[in-house]
Amino acid sequence: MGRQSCCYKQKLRKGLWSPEEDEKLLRHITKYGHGCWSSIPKQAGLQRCGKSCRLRWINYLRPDLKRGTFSQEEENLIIELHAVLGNRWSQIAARLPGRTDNEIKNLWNSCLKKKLKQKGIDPVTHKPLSEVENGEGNRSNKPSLVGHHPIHQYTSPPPPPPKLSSNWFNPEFSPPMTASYGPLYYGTTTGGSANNTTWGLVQTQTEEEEEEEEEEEETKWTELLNSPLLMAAALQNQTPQSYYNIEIKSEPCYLTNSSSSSSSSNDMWWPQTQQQQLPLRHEPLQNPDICGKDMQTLTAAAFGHI
DNA sequence: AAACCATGCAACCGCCAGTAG
DNA sequence: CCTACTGGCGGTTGCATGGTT
Repeated sequence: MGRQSCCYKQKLRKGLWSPEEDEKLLRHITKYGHGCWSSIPKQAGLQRCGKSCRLRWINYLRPDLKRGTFSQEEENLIIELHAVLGNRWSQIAARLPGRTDNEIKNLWNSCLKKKLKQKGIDPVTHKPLSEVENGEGNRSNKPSLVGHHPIHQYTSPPPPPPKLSSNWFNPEFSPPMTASYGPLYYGTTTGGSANNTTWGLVQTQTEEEEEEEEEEEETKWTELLNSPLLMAAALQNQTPQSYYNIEIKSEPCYLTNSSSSSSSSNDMWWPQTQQQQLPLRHEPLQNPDICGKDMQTLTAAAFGHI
């Protein structure tokens, strides 16, 4: 017998949230912060479980959510990050200000996976499908270097292969298959640092060298991945844009200084961990859809003038 | 106009790790 | 050390919507 859900025990409401519930939750968190999620429903007068409240807040009510469609730049970044982090949606989301893990996960499952497959790239390994299909046995004892593996296995952020460098999703573009660029194991040239890492093919190394480098690179990667600023800098030099040659839509207000006046009021209630993880915050609700507009009004009322 | 299908998205489920008692 | 509780995460489901037949 499986466990009953937390909602089952207490005959709690499930399913879509009504505007009234949203408002209750929003007002409560605005006023008191979220503190202990499990006690929020009671305090806010909601027939929901704490988990449900938390999810609703994180995925929908948070005033700093970006909403709207993903830009090409964001999509490429997600692909890049997925190649490094695998299905660690929350970690990926932490590097896309204003986007939730759920949103990114949905995008990946419904859209990006398909796009990659159309381009002949395996969405799991980020390698050409032909290589994945044919080459299973070739690297027998080595697990895939991409996705679902500890970060320390990666010596650098994953670039698209050189031959894929233009217009990743350009309908006219079709990637060359394996032969032209060989194995797509992401790596560095020796002596590379986070900032001057050269995307290239992995070099053959001895185990000792690998271990040493792993340690070194792990530190770099940890730093890089934990710092959106560093990541941004690294990406600016090395990233999808430069590789994919993608037209970047300008988003002038996308990143703001956390000390900006508009965000200062939010800092009062924003969970500290989130503040630390996302120093680069965007203005809330840049591109709200219609549904988002309602919430924008609500959140603006709730947060704009505390 | 109705039925069917595909897609996107919101929310739930179940597991896990951390922690307080 | 054990147990219960909580928050967080990734996988999955189910509904709403829009497009097609």
